[in-house]
Amino acid sequence: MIVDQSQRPTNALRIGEAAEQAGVSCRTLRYYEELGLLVPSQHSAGGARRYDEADLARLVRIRELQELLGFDLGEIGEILRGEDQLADIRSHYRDATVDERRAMLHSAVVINDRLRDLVKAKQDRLSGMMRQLEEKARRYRELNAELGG
Amino acid sequence: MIVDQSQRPTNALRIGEAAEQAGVSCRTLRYYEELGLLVPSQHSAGGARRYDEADLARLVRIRELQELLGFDLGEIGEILRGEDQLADIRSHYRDATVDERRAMLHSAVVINDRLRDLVKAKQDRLSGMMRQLEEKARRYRELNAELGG
DNA sequence: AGCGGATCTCACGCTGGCGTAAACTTCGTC
DNA sequence: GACGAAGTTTACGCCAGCGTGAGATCCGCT
Repeated sequence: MIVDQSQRPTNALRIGEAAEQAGVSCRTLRYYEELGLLVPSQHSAGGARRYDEADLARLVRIRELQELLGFDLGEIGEILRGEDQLADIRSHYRDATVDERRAMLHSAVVINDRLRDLVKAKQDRLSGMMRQLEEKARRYRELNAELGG
Repeated sequence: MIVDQSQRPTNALRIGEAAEQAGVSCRTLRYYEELGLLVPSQHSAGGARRYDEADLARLVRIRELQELLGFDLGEIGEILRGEDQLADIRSHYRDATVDERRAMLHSAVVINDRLRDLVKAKQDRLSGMMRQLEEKARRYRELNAELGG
């Protein structure tokens, strides 16, 4: 009796499934891989891409940075690489010197701060926009009242 | 003694000045005009574009729709045209039938609702993103404490 | 009226972010 | 083991959103 060790859907998705989940095309996923943004962590025996949960989360992250914050794919690459390095630190924690850890942690913090500032700026601008839209909605209701009366 | 009646900067900006204010290029302004998005309301005697405050506000609006909400210039055109029609109603108020007014007001309200939903959706996604970033910042502080200790 | 800098109108160029066709292989089900 | 659906690589196509001259014209200041 052999333990299940093989190619069952190990909960890893095929490219088409992953694409559908994230609302993008297969071409887009292959393109992201070409750019080094999202390399699937698994492959089938025949070489087909398999995306696990972490891959999917990364994909969602990419889309957020792209759609919500308006970064281009090059900038997104830089951000992700910075974060990946920090993840490396944690895994090779004992191999890195204290200075290395400090340096990478610092750069991660810098990126984090930048992103938070950007998000906050967007939030503020969106709030302003929302106020304007509500103001307009109010005037529309007035106009409507005029027409009604 | 003649009253100032002529081409003094009437507070209207030249294309380069308007472009700088909005943080775009002259080419961009000319392109927007080509698409019918932003036609300067004045021109110099020689035919040079002059942008007044309303033009500038419209430009800012265009950029917000583009950068904050991610519309392409075609969609932005539709939105602005809808709003322009409503402005027309108000000025030719007596020329429009009640039904026409109702119809245009309704379509303006529809657009307004759509935009508000979109803004709200973006706000929610940004809030979620902000939470994640703050969570990360917290972990970074922990890591830093470990390194410090 | 003349001069430097800003604008004007073509019109072609370019990059990012994929779409898409072609020809071939792999998957998994019967 | 065969067959249709899905996946793979390669490579060219495409559109939005401007960038960038080129060459003529205009602005406004002396």
